[in-house]
Amino acid sequence: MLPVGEPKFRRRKADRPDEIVEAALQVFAAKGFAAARLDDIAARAGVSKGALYLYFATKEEIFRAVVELAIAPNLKGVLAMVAAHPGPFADLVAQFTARMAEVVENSPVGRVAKMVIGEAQNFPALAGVWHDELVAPALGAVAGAIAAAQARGEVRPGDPRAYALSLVGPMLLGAIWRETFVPVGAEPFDLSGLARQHAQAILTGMLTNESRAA
Amino acid sequence: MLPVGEPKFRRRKADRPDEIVEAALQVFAAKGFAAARLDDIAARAGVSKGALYLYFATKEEIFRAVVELAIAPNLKGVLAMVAAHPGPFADLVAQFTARMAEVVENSPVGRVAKMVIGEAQNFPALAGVWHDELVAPALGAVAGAIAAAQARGEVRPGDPRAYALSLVGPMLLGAIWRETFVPVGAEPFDLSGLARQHAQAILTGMLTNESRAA
Amino acid sequence: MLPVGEPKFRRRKADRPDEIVEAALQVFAAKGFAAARLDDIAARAGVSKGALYLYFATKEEIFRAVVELAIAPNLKGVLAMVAAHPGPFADLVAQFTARMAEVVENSPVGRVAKMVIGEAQNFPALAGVWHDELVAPALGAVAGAIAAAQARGEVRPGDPRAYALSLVGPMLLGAIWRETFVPVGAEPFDLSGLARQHAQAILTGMLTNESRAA
Amino acid sequence: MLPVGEPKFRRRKADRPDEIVEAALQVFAAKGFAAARLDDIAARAGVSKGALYLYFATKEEIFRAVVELAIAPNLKGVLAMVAAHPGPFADLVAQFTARMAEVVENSPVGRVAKMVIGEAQNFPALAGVWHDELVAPALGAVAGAIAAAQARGEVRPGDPRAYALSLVGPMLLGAIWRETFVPVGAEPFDLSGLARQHAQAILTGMLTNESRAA
DNA sequence: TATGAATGAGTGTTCATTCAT
DNA sequence: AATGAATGAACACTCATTCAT
Repeated sequence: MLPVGEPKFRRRKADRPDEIVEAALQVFAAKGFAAARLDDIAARAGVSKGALYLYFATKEEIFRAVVELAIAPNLKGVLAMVAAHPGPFADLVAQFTARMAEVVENSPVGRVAKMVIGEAQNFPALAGVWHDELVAPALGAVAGAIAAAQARGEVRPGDPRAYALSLVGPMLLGAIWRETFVPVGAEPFDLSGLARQHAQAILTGMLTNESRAA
Repeated sequence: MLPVGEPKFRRRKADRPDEIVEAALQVFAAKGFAAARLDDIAARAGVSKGALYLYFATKEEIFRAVVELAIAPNLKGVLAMVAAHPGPFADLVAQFTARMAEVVENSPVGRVAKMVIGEAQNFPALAGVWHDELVAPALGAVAGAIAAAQARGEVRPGDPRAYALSLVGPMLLGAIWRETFVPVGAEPFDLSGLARQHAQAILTGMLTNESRAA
Repeated sequence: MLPVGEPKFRRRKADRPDEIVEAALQVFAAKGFAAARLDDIAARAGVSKGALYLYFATKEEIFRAVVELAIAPNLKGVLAMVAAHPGPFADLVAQFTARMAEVVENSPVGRVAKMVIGEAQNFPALAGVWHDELVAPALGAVAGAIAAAQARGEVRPGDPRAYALSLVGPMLLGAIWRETFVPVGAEPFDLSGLARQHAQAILTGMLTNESRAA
Repeated sequence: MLPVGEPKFRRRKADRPDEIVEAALQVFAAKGFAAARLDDIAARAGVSKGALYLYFATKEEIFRAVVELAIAPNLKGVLAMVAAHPGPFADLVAQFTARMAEVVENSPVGRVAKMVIGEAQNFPALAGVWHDELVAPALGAVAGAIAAAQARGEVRPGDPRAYALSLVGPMLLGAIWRETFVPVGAEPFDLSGLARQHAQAILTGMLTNESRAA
């Protein structure tokens, strides 16, 4: 009952960066990098504009932190799952696509991905981070699992990276669709249903006759 | 004493808007909407900055014209092909994916698409145009062809729109990959090869046993 | 009688840079480089802040233009006088000091010099310009004339550059005095009188007995 | 459980202001007033930025303290020497110029002087302090000694203040030269040599024929 | 039709100063 | 006495848009 009114200074250094990055995620996702105003980020984080510079040197650094925030917790787990999976390949694909649809549906990855794509020219460093830390490892892991399945005779011959794109492309496009076109009136996709249907179709085409029979 | 013989080959004024849009396409594609400067567009079009406003009311109008320019000639033809195709479905898919890979590889559609995605929040009108005039008709046409093939018993049951996404997703993702990650060192995809391999795989999964046997 | 009221655009490109530099001279002299605000310069020049950037790329460029403005017309003439002087040395000194006092008294050289001195650390480039284009040539010319007079037996042995400083030091210090201390209540110096008295005293000390007798 | 043995050699709090002023001298001399950052001063003094405000109300107050620090110990002694000197005038001048060259060479007076000159407009109070406490007394003392020598028939008639400027000008200009132009590549002066040569020349011009003969 | 000088609102960044601890 | 997180006003520079010519 004592502390009345908002104290002017909150003194919570440890929490601030996360609060700022969280606020920045909202603003960047809503406006894109260039159109996002530091004033807005500060206001949404409940700090002054100057306070931003206690934790980040430039606007671009804040963006980078947002990207890293979106990367780290969301997809590392999926990768581990893929890497560790023993087989058969059909099971992996079913689990993987379902998990991917879930992540896309419930995390800001889609919004951040859109930002990275949109700002790639002006901030190649960000595209680089996103590629090196997320996209390339993810694609590599999936391609690796495919190659292993090919070696086991489960999957037909063909470029494993291209197969990986065949596998994940529709879900990612669904995520972009949701962020880009649904707000202007497009009919949304049911990402989980899409994932299921696509997994079944693409699997049938990828598996060898023998493993398909199994 | 009067200025004599001044214009040698004065450009037709009727050409100006197209020249401007063409220049704007380059600049927007290189920088994105917000970072593109009207000065650059004017310089590249060989006109003064003020002249831009004789033909377009705002920067956004120029962007809109660019989007429309990129849409019209490039994809309308593909749509016509799809709409008119009699069957069998397998042939259509082979033709369609090959043509799509070609368009993506040789036209600025990929770059413009990236811009639209990136600026969708700030300029929903543009995402709307892109959706209404390109994406929705295209997806509809493909879904329609799929539905027809399902009716003919060529394609398995399932949501035709989702199947359409399964069909085009990997190629579009390949286009985004090229524009976004290849410049920062990612390994490029061979879009034509990807189209072929994907078409074969997804077709196998989509076709009914009967039609597959055929 | 027709043009009533101030037109919004004046369209006098040729005159603008000079007007801006003139205004900048006032403001820089009054505040120093760092404390001068571009708004003030623009307002005093009767243009918008943006217009400044049509003619100068940065604040520092404006400063540089001011420095060059103050250098060029004021002291080049003095140098020519010194370089061309045939002798005797005593006559040269009398003319030179008088002219120098006059320039210091009636031109902004003093104020600009003070700025250059004050900002030398932060903008070494400016000190460099001032040194290379004004101070070093001037000192060199005077030292050269002294060396020539020594060769003719008119002036006693000794370092010509140091003699040059002996010659000009008091007048320059008088200029600094006027700009720095007179505004806070210091008693001013009569620069012309100072020049005369100093010239006589230092000349006596510099001349050889023979030439002094002459 | 209480904090034990925390301070080893905690600095006496009484020393703090001096440490701050000493640090400020370095920073102000290196950057000038406006460009000096309180952060830098605090860091160099080994205290927090907030601690500065325990001892000084504003940045300007710190500057004032620096000026006073630089004034007091360095030139008061010279003045005393001048005031107390019995004569002959030639001896006084020799001693005085030598001592002045030494002070200028080995103390921060030159740098602080440059700051005062550069910031005089923005902080007239400082120019006032510098004038009232240093420059005016010094000039007065020298002028007084000259007047006394004139009364004794040692020095020719003429304005004693102007003679004083003739005496000290070159050395002060040498100090400014060192701080301003040597860092940008100018050839330095040997201040002691300059002082000797100048003293001899100006003395010859100032002394009466009788005293010169002596 | 065309120019391009001019505008002025907008924004990232800095930094002296304050204050809860 | 001392800290250092936080503030907020200030300012250089940009650029879409206007308009006299």
